[in-house]
Amino acid sequence: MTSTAQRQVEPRYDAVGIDRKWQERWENDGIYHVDDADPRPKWFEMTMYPYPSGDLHIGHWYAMAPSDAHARFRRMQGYNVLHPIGFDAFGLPAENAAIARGIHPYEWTMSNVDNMRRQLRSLGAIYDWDREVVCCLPEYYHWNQWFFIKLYERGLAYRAQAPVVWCPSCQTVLANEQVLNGVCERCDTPITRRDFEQWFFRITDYADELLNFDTLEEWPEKILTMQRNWIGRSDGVEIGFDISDYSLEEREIRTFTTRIDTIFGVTFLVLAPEHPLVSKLTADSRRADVEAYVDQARAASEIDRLSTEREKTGVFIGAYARNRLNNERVPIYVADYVLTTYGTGAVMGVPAHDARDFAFACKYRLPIRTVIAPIEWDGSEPIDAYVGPGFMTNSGAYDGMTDTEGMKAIADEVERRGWGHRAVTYRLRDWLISRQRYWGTPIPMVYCDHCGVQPVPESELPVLLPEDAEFRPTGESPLAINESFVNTTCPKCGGPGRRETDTMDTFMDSSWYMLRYCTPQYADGPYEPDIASQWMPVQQYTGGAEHAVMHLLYSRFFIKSLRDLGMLDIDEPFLRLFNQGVILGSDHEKMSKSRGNVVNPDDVVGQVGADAVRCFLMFIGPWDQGGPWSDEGINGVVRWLNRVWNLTENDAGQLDNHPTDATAVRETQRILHQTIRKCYDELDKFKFNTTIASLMELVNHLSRIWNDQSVDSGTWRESVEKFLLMLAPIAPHVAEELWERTGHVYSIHQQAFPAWSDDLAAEEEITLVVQVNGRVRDRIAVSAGVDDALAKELALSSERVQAHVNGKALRNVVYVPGRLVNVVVG
RNA sequence: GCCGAAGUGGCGGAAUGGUAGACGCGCCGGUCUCAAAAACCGGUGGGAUAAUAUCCCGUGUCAGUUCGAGUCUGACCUUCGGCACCA
Repeated sequence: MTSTAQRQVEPRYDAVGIDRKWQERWENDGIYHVDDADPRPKWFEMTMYPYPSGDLHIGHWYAMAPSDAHARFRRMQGYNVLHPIGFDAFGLPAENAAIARGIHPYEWTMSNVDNMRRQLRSLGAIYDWDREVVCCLPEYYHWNQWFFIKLYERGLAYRAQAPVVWCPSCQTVLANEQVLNGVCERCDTPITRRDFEQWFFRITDYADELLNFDTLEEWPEKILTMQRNWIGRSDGVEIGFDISDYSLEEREIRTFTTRIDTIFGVTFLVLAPEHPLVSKLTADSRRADVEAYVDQARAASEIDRLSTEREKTGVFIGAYARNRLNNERVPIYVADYVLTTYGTGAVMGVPAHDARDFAFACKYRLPIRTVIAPIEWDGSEPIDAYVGPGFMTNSGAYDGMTDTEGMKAIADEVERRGWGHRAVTYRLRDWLISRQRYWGTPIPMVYCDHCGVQPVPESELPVLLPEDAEFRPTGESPLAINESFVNTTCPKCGGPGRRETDTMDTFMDSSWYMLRYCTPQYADGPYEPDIASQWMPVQQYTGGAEHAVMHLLYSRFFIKSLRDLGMLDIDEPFLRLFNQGVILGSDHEKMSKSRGNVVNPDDVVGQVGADAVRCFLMFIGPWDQGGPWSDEGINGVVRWLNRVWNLTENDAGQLDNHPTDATAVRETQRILHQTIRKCYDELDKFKFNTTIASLMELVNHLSRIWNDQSVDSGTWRESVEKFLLMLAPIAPHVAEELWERTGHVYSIHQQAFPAWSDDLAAEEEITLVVQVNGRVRDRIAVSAGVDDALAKELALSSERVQAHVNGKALRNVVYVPGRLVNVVVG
């Protein structure tokens, strides 16, 4: 908690009053109202919308204040800026509150939204509240349903029985991404599996396009890597192993491998426990063991099954398959290290060249045959799987080829003989969108005994969430026990029908909310196409890196689907992405109630005003690195804003009673223009900390010249005016107040950012650093235009340099123009 | 285990291969005050030294490239983030 004992510096102005005064005036005057018809170039900058948890955390401020400063900077650069805000208002916490405290999710959510609106206003951001989006309202989720039907009609939404991840504590199905190390991301309960009929979006159809980041302008490389890994494209070969001896319908076991060059090293095959051939191939003598193993594998909790530490287990099923390349008969095992959901659910075991197969072969004493010889291999027994490059051996006609050559040659032969084909698999799965919950968008589908699954007609949308619902922590959606919701008529035959009772994943909402911001009140569709295409795509998106994969990948997929539905003509939703870091407690630990290191922004803002908090958050360090809050540190910016206030209160006319020092005027001009240039550059790159540092340097300089009374009033007024303009994006209230007090016309936020002149910013004199053997020995003030010969001459004639040269032989003299001379002796 | 990022004063952090420590916090000294706080002025990496003269050491560790390395290269150590049987 923050205490006044630690924060001793108080604003010397009425910070809270000024915040309120200007927030009200800006709102009444509508100066942040965004006009679609404004002819200036557009700039669409968004920060990830918050979940309405009830209170605005300092972390929200850390995400939003700098992004507002950046958007304001763009505004002052002459752009028509759309920097909207909204609420990610569907989701589990509202429903948990309903279960725990008997408050309806709608009431809980909307009262939180009200409170957070008030808190967000205290930021003093340029949000246009007429564009607010709250996605739990029917005006919003109507279009989730509409999109769902469009995707369904195009075959991008489908229903399938699938083993899904289930959290026994949250009583809900989880997406793969919501599982961390086998436990529920939310409550840390070990997860289990269940089979459900679920709705999916066919994101895997877009896997390859999602791997193409070419049209993005500036995304962190880290995020691209995470998305690449998440999609996990593998190029390989699907190859069949012959089981025709068993007279089954299936003549072969299909396996997928990225190392077809190692096929002569196959000494066994492994099927996933869920593989349909397991029961068909199992020999009677092995059946009891195999069934016991499969049952145990099914029952094993996900936490065990996903652990890489766990010893590999499996059982022989008493059957063999034939490797067509060398006609060898290899035993077939069932083992749970093979996943049914990836590839073909069956793998060829090559222990010599795969770590997992190696471990398995060691345990079950299966032969290990080297087929890729390391470059300097002595023919000895391998002690571990060799996965590096080498020459093929024990591989018949392919012996002597490199692994790369062999890979191609064998794939060619496999395809020529029809034993298999080159194939691509992905780690990415289709997007499971169903949630067995109340507080989400109802999936607009109806089940009819005669007509099957039918979409609700567009004219009947939205399918409203019923207000009366009973919240019981069963496994089912509360919608399922709501008779008046469930019972409906079939849109096709008019007979009795039952509504789908699952609701949509909330990532559906965030997949297209940027489109809704363009025309938030539009009633004839999710967005007005002309206006949306004018704003889209979002040029700058900012938010936490925790959304690197799910939200950003889903949204990219969604926009591509809309494009393919002919509803948009862009490829990507967000052109530039910037991830801010995490704000920590003053103990350098993650903020948490249990640690007692949580900073409540309302308290701090109530003491020092919004601008001091904004400035301090930006001053802590680089925005993408996050950093610790500091109750002492904020003194620095409060003190600085006080000094700014003092400077503007000075009566400039007083300066004309003193003689003007031309050098001081010139220096002031130079520093002012250097500062403008620096701010321009650094605000653009989100380098708020160094922007503020250089503004502080300017203020320090202005304090000095005021004390000296060394410049004329014109120079002073110009410096103060331009300084205030640079302050405006980061400290909008104080800048506006001082703008008014210095006699300027309202509003500073409708002015242009100051321009600089390179000529005025140029240095006339520089400090020439003189080194001897790389060590600084002297500093000489010289004209900035000093030439090579003169610089070297001045350096060599320096007494201090001579003392170190000390008669030693001169080897070299290096001159770096405008910087230094290095005299090399020895 | 694999992938990625980062290690700089007491603290947060600055530094196009060219004066390491900008800016700020904290601390020390001074001015003002009966006193304190605030404010203002000055100082503040470590060491030797009477010295704000001068010199030496110093950006996780060890090598290397270079006239010159916090910055580039290689190996290692530590911390943080992501992925984790994906065949």
